[in-house]
Amino acid sequence: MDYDSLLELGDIVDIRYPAKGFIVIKPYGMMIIKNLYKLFEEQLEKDRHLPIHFPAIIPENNLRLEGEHFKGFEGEVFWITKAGLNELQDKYVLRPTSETAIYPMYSLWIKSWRDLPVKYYLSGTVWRYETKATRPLIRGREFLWIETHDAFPDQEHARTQINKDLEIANNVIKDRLKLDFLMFRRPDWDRFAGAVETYAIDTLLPDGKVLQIATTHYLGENFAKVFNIKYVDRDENEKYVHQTCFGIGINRILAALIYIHADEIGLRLPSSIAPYQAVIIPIGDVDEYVNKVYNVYANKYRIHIDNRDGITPGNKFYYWDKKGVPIKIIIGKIEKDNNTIEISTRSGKKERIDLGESLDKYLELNDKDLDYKMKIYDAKSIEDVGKILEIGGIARAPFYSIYKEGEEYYREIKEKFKAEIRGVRIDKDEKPEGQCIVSGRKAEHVVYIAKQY
RNA sequence: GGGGAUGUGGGGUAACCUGGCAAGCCUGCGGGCUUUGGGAGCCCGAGAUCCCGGUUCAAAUCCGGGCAUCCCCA
Repeated sequence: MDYDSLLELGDIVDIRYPAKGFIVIKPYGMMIIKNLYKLFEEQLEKDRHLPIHFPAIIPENNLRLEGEHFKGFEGEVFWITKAGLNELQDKYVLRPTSETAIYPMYSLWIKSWRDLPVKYYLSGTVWRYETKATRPLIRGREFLWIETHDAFPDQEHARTQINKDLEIANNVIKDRLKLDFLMFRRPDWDRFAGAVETYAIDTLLPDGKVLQIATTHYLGENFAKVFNIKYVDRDENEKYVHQTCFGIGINRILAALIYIHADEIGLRLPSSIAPYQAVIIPIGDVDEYVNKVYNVYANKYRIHIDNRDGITPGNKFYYWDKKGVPIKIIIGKIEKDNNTIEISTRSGKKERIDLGESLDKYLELNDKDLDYKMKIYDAKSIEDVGKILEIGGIARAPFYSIYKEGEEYYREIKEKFKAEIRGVRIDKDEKPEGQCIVSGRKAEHVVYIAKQY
C-alpha cells in the first residue's frame, strides 16, 4: 500500500498543518513514538547514559564556533532575529542539532579524568529549514529524535562507544522493530559537518529509496578544541576530550515501520511498539466476561476494549487490521460459556484458547511474520548498478575508494543514476575483488549504491 | 536554487478548457430503526469551491499576488 494512504488510514499524522514541512502527529502515531522512545531510552540507560534537557535555542556565536559545522548548517537553520517588538542584537537559532548548545556546558562541567566519561542523551525536537521537497515523517522541518553526546578521555574509549551505539541500534531496530538495515561508514564526502568519521544506519523503503534512520559520529577533538573541553589526566596533563554523538531519527523510524511492514490491508505493527498489542472485540451482550478477560491480561499487555455501539464486529475487525494491531481477541457467547477467548492474528490465524493462557506466542508469531530482507544485489559493472536501481534495490559493488581520492568517481555515479554511495559495511569485513566499476582501478572498497531520501 | 503542475465537505473526486441550474458522486462522520461470529441494510442529518485582490450583470471556472501540495531539474 502506498505511503500516504498508510498515514491516512493508520491515523498517524495530519499533514494539513498550514506550515511547510510541519505536521501534526495524532494520538495513534504518538503512542507508537512514545514506545519507540522507551525502547531506545531503556537501552541507552542500560549503557549508562543519563537523560538531560537542553534549550531549543542556541546563541548564534555558539553555532559559529566550529567552522565546518557552521558551514554545514548555516543554510538550514531557523533564525530568531526578533522578539516581541525588539530586533535582537544577539541572534539565536532554533537548534538543528545540539552539539553547539551542549558543549559550552561540557566545557564548564568537565575538569578532571574523574568526570569522564560523560554520557548524556537528549530526547527532543530539532528544526531544520529543509528546502528540498518535504515528506511527512521522512523529511520535515521539525522532527523528533534522540541525540547522545558523549565525552571520553581518549580515542580508544570513544571508538568503543561507537560500537555500542551500533549495538543498541541493532538491538532495537532489528530485534524489536523487525526492520532490516545496513550499517555503513560513510564516504569522506558525506560526513556530518564537523565530524572526523560518520557511521550510519540505512534501511530500504518499498519505493526503492534508502532512508538514513540513525547516525553516530566520531568527533575526535574537533569540538573539544573550539569549545575548550579539557580535563586533567592522572598524570596531571591537560588534554582534550574525544567525543561521539549518536542520533536516532524517531520520525524516520516510524515512517519505515509503517511503510515497510504494511500490506494491502494496512499497517502491521511489531508488538514491541504497537499502541495496543491486543484489542478485545465483544460480540453480543458479554460485558461482564469482557471485563474479566481484560483484567486477566491488562497488567501484562497493552489491551484495548472496542466496545463501540452499533458497529458490527466485522467492521471492527477490519478497522483494527488496518491499524496494524497484532491480535484481536474475540469474545462472544461461545467463549463466555466455555471460559475461553478466540485469538485472531493480523496474519489471519484463528485459535480458541483458555482464558489466562499467555498471548506471547501470538505476539511472537506476529513479529516473526514481519521479518523481511532488503533487496541487495551484486553489481559487476556500471550497467548492473542501473539495473539494480531500476528494480528498487541496493547495489553492492567494488569501488576505488571512499576516501577523497574516490570522490570524482562517485560524482559519475551520482550524475548517471542520481544515486549515492552509502559507504562500506562496518558490521562485516568485505574484501573487494577485481576492479572499481567506475574507474577501472583496483578496488579498495566494497560499497553500496542506492537512491536515497 | 530553477522549472512545471495542482488546490472543491474529514478522505477520494465531478463540474473548470467554453463564466450562468440548488456545486453532483463515493467514502467517512452524527442521529434513528433494524442488526451483530470477518467490511450489513434502510431513512434522516451536518459538512466544501485555499487566502487576498482584479475583470464581469454574474467567478469554483478567467487574470494577478500570496500560501500550500505534488513532480522534474540543479
